[in-house]
Amino acid sequence: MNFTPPKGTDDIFPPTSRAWRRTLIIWENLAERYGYDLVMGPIFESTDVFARGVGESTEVVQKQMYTFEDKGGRSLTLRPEGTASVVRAFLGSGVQGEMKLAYSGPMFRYERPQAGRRRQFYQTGVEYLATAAPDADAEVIEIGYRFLEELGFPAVEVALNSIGDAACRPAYVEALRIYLNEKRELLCDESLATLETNPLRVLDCKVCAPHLIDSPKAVDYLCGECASHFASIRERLDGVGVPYRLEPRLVRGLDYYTRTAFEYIATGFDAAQNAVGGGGRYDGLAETLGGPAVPGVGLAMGIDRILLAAGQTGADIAPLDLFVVVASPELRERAAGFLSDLRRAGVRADMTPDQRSVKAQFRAANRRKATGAAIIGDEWNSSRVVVRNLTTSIQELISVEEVAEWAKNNR
RNA sequence: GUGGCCGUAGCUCAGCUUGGUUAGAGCACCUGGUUGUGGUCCAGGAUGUCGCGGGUUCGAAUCCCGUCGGUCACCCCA
Repeated sequence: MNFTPPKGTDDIFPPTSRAWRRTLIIWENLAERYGYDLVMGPIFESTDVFARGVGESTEVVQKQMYTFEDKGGRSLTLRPEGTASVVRAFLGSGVQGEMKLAYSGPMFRYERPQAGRRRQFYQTGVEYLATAAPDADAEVIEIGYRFLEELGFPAVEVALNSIGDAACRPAYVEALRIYLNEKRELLCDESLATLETNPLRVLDCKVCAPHLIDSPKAVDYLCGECASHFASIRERLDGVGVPYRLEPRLVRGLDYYTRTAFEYIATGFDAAQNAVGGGGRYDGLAETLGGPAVPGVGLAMGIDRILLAAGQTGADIAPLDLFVVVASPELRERAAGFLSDLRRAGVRADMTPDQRSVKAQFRAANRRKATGAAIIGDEWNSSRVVVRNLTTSIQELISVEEVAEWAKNNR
């Protein structure tokens, strides 16, 4: 084999793909129950959508975009995140009033791969658009938490912060700049550089963090409106029973965030990339994209990281309830009809594509991780079938009509 | 973009330090033991450009240089 997947991309193959399928089904179901309609858009956009939406100064735009020119000379970019495109689509739709949208799909960033960081990675997310109400923030934070909960995710922390808005953030940034300047000799070279361009992000630096524990907190500089918005979110989260931890140093790397910022941290996961989801409010994004002032709040969950952190291989998820074993060639046609009946009755069933020895068919059943087998043999003439529980090896003779029910109970 | 580690059978790896007969193991796969019973057990079977290129040497999986790929971390984020 000469071809391997491009650097930083993965073939998601059985049995691992079983956990993916299960995870995405849980996601779709959850989003629907919370009232989020599906939105699907292009996987590439005009480069400007991201350059302006995400922010020219961000790492993502400066170094990580897959940008190319098409045959018409247009500059296009594989989407590095979902929010900017969804907001672009919303603005283009002409919809008035609030809207709740859910999306799901691959994103692309050109980076050096490592555990939990790929060049193509998969995000599911929601955007609650055209509302500035704090309940929307709380609901979005809740849905991410419930998602992890329904997946049986082992240990997760919700980190929450408010970074203010255009009215109050400048005063905070100024206070932070003064503080950081006083600590200049403690900062690493890179932080000294980012101090000039974006002081907020110095707080992200792992090297400098120990020296910055007494840094000014954004929450102490919030204006009245931002402060009450933040308080309402916390109240609502308490009300619905979503635990969170206030994290004054939480700053996100995309420029469009205002007020609310949050992340889901997988605790006890020993890889460096343990943020399995994140999001925030972006009240200025729509205007940045040339539209009217449309507030919004959203989140993105990193499916690759969630499955990595959960340690799921999918090996324990049985893909088949019943394997149909055909004892002799004459019965094959009857068996095929029987198989079709079972499948239409909701049983996950299969058989080998051609006639083989019974032994080989059982081996196939075992390889396919079927939990049960049904033997189509002489008993068929009296409308009976031998069913075998492949876990316990107990088998019994039951009537044809009972097989579908038996198979479902045998899962 | 910077740095550490690793490339040997389909998979996981041993062998490399101290170069030398046919390069090994486990798992997986195939056949049989069981002419209607898998998974377990027993017997047998197939499997390799030792990542690639060059160098040193009588001789290289083993030493040296280069290169490509993977992986982890920094950075940033999902």
